[in-house]
Amino acid sequence: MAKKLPRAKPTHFNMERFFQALGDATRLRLLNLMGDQELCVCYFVEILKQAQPKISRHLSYLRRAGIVETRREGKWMHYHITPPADAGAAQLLCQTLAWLKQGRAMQADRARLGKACCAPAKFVTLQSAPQPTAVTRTLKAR
Amino acid sequence: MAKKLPRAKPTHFNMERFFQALGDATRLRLLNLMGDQELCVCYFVEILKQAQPKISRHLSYLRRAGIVETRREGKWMHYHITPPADAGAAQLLCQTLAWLKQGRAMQADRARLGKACCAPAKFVTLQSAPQPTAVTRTLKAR
DNA sequence: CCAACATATTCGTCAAGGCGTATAAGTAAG
DNA sequence: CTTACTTATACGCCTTGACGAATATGTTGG
Repeated sequence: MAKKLPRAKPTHFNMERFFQALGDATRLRLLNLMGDQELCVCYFVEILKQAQPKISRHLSYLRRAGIVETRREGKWMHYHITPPADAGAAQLLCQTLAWLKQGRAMQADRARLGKACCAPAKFVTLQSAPQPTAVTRTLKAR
Repeated sequence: MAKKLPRAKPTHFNMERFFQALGDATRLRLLNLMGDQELCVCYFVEILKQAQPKISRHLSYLRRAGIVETRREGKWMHYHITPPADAGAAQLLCQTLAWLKQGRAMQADRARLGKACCAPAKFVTLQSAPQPTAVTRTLKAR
């Protein structure tokens, strides 16, 4: 009576895939924005000022690599970082996120996200978007 | 009267390039074999059982990414890991190497390298190859 | 069901990379 | 200089992935 598996998981973690997922500036910006909270796609589109299909594709890539997970809430899809199956990768990801925080461009992204969260009504694309919420099970908690 | 620069270095570290360099199984195996010692190309060829041009190309890629450096000794070219210009990247690389050590396949590679070093004469391709030597300035030393 | 909205996927195009093969470049020895 | 040896690069072929544009999917409300 096995429950329906939520997602087909590979038998063992794929290092190549993991690093390849981190080898793109847009994806690193997405991860930096997520940090320890949950964001819906429209926020990424607004903050990064990039086309929605492009954002969705990169998020999809991150999900295939086992770095992020999704939660649906009505029309909105929330993305949050999840610890990879492999412990070493999880630690590496955690450290990478800390590294990203130090970057100027990354800090600017986060600052703009802060603004958007405080006054989403000011952004046309965020009129009715749900506010980001902290993720209960953060990366560091593991 | 500037001295001839040994290598054109980018003004600031390239994160994308760094992760992309780690996003390939062959390159991870090469890094794992290097560890804290210096190896010449013929060892990589012998241990990984792969074509020499392929090995050289991957080593070249790692060098472009600022992860390894070379030292020439007569006909032989020695490769060793070098701490990336960016401190965060250096730390990440160090942790990645530690992670690699845990892998079964990686341990097997290192075991074969150990054998080859003890009796290089037994390997046709290593007849006169110089023995690997420990790198004075290791990654962890920084 | 239909319309509006948020997100995902598809398609065509293009550049980057990986590989095998062949060949070039650098070095030591005769 | 010529040869042998070690390593690097060039070439052609193929796959992957990034992009913009268009379109499909999924959800809510009327």
